[in-house]
Amino acid sequence: MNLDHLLRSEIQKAVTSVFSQSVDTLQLQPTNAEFEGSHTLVCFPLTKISRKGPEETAKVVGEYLVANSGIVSKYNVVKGFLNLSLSDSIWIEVLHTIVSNPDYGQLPANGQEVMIEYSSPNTNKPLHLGHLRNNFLGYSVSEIYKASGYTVHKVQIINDRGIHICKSMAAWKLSGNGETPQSSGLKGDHLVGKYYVIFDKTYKAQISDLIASGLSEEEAGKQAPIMQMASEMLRQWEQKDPATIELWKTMNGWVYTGFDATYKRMGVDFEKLYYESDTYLLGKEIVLQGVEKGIFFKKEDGSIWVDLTSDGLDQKVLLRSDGTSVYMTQDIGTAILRFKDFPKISGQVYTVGNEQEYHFKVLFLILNKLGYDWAKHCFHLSYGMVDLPTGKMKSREGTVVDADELMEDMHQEAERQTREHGKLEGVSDQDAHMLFEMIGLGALKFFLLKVDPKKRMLFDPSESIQLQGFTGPFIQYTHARIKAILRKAESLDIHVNASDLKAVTSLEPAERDGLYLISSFENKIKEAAKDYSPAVIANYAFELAKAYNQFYQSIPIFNEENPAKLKFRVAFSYAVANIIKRSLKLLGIEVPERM
RNA sequence: GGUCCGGUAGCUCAACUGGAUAGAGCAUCAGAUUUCUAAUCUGAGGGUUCGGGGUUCGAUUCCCUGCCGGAUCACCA
Repeated sequence: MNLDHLLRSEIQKAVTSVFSQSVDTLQLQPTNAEFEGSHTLVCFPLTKISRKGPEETAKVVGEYLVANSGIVSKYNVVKGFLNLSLSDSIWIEVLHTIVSNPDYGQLPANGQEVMIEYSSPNTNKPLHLGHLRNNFLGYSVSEIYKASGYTVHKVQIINDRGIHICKSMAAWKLSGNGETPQSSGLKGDHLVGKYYVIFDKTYKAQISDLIASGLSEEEAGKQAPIMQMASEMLRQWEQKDPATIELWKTMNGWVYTGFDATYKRMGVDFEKLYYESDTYLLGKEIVLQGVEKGIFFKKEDGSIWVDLTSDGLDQKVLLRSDGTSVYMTQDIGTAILRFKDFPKISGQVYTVGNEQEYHFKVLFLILNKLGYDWAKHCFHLSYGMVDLPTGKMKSREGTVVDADELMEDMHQEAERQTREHGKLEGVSDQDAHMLFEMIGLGALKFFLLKVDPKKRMLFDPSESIQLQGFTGPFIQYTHARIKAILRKAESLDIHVNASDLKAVTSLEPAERDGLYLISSFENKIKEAAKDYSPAVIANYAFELAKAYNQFYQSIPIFNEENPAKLKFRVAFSYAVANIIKRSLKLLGIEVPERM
C-alpha cells in the first residue's frame, strides 16, 4: 500500500464529488507540528472550481473525506489549509506493508540504464578534500539511481597524460635518486605528489634566477630548464619514446596503487575505467567529419572551430592549427565511445565541479549538433567548491586537505570519542577498529553530503568531527540503540506477526510522526534522484532518527503491559532501523550493531 | 566588461519548487539518567530572509534594480 497514492486518490474523489469537477494536481504537504493532523491539503488553488472561500472549500472537502473515505478520521481547517488526521488502522497498515516487504525502499526496475562518471583525478598528486566531495557525491547519486530502479554504470576518466605528470617525472628524474614507494615507505600517489611539489619549487627558484639575470617574467617561465625538461618529456611521450613511456608507466603505476587504497577506504568503486592516454586522440575523426558536413568550420591557419553564437555562446576551438586535439575534442570522442561500449544507456551524468559548467554546456551543444539525440540526456552534475575556514584550498600554498590524512584523522577522532564515552566494554580490538572506521567515515561522508551539492560549502574541521546533532554518527547511534532493543526482544522471545499489529487500537503521536516519515521514504528517493541530491536523503535520515529518539525517550517499550502494543513498538523500531540503514546506504555510510 | 551561480539566527545549513507565525544543528543558558545505550531528550533566548521596487489571496522562492561574494569567458585541462 502506498499511502501517498491512496490519500491523493481519496482526495481526488472527494473533490470531484463535491465540486463536480476534477483537478489535475493536489498540493499536499506535511502538517505543521503546531496543528493536529499529518497531511495538509492547501485549498487556495481549489477555490477556482469550488467557487467558495478557501475556508469553506477546505471544510466541505474535509467533511466528505471523514464521511466517505474510510481513511481520514478527523480534520481541522486553519485559513485555507485542510489538516487531515488519518485513522490509526491506516497507520498500522502502513507499518504492516513496510515490515512485510523486505525490499521497501527499492523501487521497481524501470528498464533504463544510465552512466555516472565521477572522481576522474589527475595522476600527479594524491586525492584531496575536493575529490572526497566529488567521490561521495557521485557514489551516492549512483546508489540513489539504483534505488530508483535504474541500472547504473559507474565510470571515471583518469587524466593520466599531459604536462602535469611530466612535471612530476622531470622532478623525479632530476632529484629522485631512484626513490620508489618501497624504498621510501611512501604511498605511491603521495610519492609522485612529492615530486610535483619539488617541481614547483625548483621551477619558481629558476624563474627568479632568470628574472634576476634580466629576463622578463614570461620569458623566464618559458626558459626555466626544469620546465623545458617537462615539455620535452611530453613531446617524447607523444612520440612514444620507450624510456619516457617506461618512466610514465612506472610512476602512474605507483599512483594507481595509491589511489586503489584510497578508493577502498572511501568505499567507492567503478565498473570501468577510461584513461585519457587511450582516448585523447578520439574525437578528431568526428570533428573532421563535422567540417565536411558543415557543422564546424576551418580558419585560414587550419584550426577548426564551432560557432555557438546562435546559442548565445562564443566560437570554440576543436582542433589546433597543428592538427592536435584539445580537451573538448577528447570529450566528444569519449562520450561517443561510451555510448558504443554501453549501447543501452539513455544518458550520462558527469560529476564535475562547477568551474567547468561552460565546458559541459558547450560539449552537450556540440554533441547535439552532431546529431546524437542522447546528448539531451547528458547532465553535468555540477557541485560547488569546498572552502576552508582559512579560505580557498590552494595546492601551491600547501593548504590542501589530503584525503588519506583526513580519513585517518576522522578515524582517530572517532576512536578518541568512543573511548571517552566508555563504550568499548566486551568489544574485540578488531570490532573496535571497524567501529571507529565506520563512525569516522560516516561523520565525514555525512558532513560532505548533507549540503545541497550545487552550493559551495565550508569545511570546518572542528565541526566535521562532531558526532552529535545533525551528523552521521547521530543517526548511526540511533540505529545501534534500536538494535539493542531488537536483541532484547529476541532474548525475551518476542516475535511479531500481522495479527499482533492489527490488535492495536490506538497510537501515540510520536508513533504517528515516525510512521509518517517512514511512509514518505520512497518519495524522498524519487525527489533525491530527480534533484541529483544526496542532501535530500541526509536530511530525511536525520529527521527520522530525531523522530525515533523522541519516541524512544518518551515511551519505554518493555514497560508496556498490553502485549499487542509492545509488539507493535518492536515492529515499528525494526522498520525505523531498516530505513535508517537503507538511507545511509544511499549515502555510502554503514551502520553499526552497537556503538 | 558579458554570462552563470550564490547572499536566510553569532556560525554551518533547511524550507517539499509560490503556501500557515521562516525551521534544524552547533554555540549560550536552564532542566531530564533506580528504566530499552545521556553520542540522547525537554525548554529558553536568538531573524529587516543583503537593500529598494513590482507581480497576487499569499514571495526566502518569480520579475526589475542596486550592493556584496564566487565561477567562467584560452589553439589549458
